Amino acid sequence: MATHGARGRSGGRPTLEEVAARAGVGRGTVSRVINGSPRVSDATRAAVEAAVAELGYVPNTAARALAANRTDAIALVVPEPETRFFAEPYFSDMLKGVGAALSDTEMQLLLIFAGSDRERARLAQYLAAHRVDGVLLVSVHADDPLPDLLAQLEIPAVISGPRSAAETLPSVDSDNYGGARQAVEHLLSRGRSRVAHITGRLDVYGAQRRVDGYRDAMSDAGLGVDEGLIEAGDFTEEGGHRAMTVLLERHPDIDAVFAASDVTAAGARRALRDAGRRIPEDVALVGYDDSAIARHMEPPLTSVRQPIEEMGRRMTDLLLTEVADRRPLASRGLERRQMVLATELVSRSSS
Amino acid sequence: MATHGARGRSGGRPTLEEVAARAGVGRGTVSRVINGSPRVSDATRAAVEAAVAELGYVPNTAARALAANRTDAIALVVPEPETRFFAEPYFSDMLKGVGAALSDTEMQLLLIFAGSDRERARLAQYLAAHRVDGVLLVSVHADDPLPDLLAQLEIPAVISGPRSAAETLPSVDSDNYGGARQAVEHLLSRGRSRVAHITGRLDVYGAQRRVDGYRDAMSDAGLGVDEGLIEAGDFTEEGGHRAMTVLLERHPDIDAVFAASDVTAAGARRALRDAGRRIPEDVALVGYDDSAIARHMEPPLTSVRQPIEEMGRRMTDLLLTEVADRRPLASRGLERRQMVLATELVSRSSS
DNA sequence: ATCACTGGTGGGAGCGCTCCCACAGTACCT
DNA sequence: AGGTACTGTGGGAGCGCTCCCACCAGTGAT
Repeated sequence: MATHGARGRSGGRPTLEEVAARAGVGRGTVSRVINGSPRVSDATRAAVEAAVAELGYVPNTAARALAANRTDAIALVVPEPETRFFAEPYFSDMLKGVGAALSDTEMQLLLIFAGSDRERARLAQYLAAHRVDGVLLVSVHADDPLPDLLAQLEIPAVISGPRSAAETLPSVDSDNYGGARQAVEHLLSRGRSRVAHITGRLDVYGAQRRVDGYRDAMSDAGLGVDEGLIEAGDFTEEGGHRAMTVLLERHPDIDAVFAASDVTAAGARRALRDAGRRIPEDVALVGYDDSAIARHMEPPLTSVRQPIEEMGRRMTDLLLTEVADRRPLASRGLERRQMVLATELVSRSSS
Repeated sequence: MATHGARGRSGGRPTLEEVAARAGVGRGTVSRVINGSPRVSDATRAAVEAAVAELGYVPNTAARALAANRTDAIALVVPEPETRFFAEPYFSDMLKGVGAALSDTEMQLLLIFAGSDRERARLAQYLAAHRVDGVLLVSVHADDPLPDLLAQLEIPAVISGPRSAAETLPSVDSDNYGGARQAVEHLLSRGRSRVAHITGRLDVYGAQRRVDGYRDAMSDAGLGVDEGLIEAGDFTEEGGHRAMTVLLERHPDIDAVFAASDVTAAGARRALRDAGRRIPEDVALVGYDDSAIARHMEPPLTSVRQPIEEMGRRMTDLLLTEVADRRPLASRGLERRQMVLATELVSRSSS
């Protein structure tokens, strides 16, 4: 029963057929047992399991993938260069959540970076080859073609952070609107009233929602919305510094700032210091993300925490469901396939 | 020509057979073309390539893996929890190098964490299923059973940092011995003579080699080796602090310290400050790794830089070679399958 | 007794490739 | 002319699974 030719088999991993022979059953039965089908008698199942153990049988993934037309793998696609991925705790937390959701599954996780054009081309090729059953998409910009590609290939996908209010993909997001409100209301409750907002990149939907939250919190408090108190940032420290400088020039009497990210807040802090303003005595500062930066800032920064790990877990659960019922997502009603998780304000001495 | 049953084919990815029909050639010929075999006439090749393009053909990886008994994937196995992986720039640099080496290859990289027992069990299963053609092993401890498992499964592997002088696996390492010598010689050239050393975890071979380098540099300089100037650390900040405290007690006249890692140096720095010693006036300090910590320390830390990205690239090249000639590694002479890369001293104001 | 059913089971066919053998054609010797 | 040695090509067999159809008891209703 030699294999044909001199193919590089190293000594012989047992096959399902050999397990069947050993257990004295048919191939189909072994397949049923290893796939956990209920339509197998207890005695047979025990016999098969014994044979599996004796032979040290491990199913051949390639054969299974070929026959069943699935890969038992999903990809976490990060449309950023590795560098940013590692720099931000966001991704590490996300990964932890994804790992947790996958841990009692057969599913394998692939981590794919698509920061450069070259990497994106590889990714497209990879997806076209259907080497994954589903895709987890994080931090996707509004004009990214990736979701469309996925839809066209009919590969299930879940996105973290909808691209717009009209997002068609299933998504898991934190409550950017609510988080922003929490931040502003916190500042108001501390007796501040001239509260400025430095936004994130406004082509990111979540950044828009934070602006909305800021606006509504201000007007609900009867303070009205002074557009001059809003200045666009871009999630970077440099942007934060620049925006804060502009704001101080325009409104020297600002007594509080809500920044759309901790990094932005760090930039704002520098500008405030440059201008001789004390934190929090003269100006209170609140950031967003509750990252390591927030904890290590001088003074420690009040910040809005997003449940990132939880988001990773939820996204994964959602994706696994989609993969399991294997229908292209868009074709279904979006019922409750879009979830929003609550944020939490972590109060420190900057406010 | 319908597929049998109602298997979830979504509309029909073209198969190699269809490409063959379209190009008016046989299956074998198409296979030769897409695998870059030279034994195809130019005219035929052109015809096949045209058909591939028209049909948008992408080879089915599962079928290929099954027939050819390979997976076109290698794994980077990190025997640490995700947290440490992300905390240390080491891994991110390594990943960059690996990615670069893989970038003009069909090979896919999998990132696998094996920090917990549970994850290790999954990994073992994964490897047993032969889902990768080769494995890149980083930061493996001396008693790790993983390399043996790999050998037993006959899966090619390359290790970063040999486990001992008798390492049997192909490896790529930086010159720990030479790096340590550089550090110590640098301190001596600055006029220091009471140079202490805080070691790393001594069950890590590289840490041992650094001690060797320290010893030889001291004795070659005619200073002899005072064992009292050597104190064991464990690569952590806490360990560095503790060791430094001990050293200061034992030898209050120390005028320089070579720490086995930047993190260790950070701990040592704290202990020195606690004891009222100024850096570098009273005590000069040199670390190892040239991490972000070194650049941001107060004062900036002189450190030994390892070419991590380069190591990643070399490891990958080595592994690809091993995979390509597909013979189990141990069975071959280890010729020059173990390489050592030079380090570089980055001088800053701490020394 | 006959006729449904039901839970269990065996095994053929097929997934889309790669490998290799066979063979046609051409070229260059004897 | 016949041999030998290529290059280029077609297609059978097989990789190890899953799927599904056929079938074989039993069981209970008729």
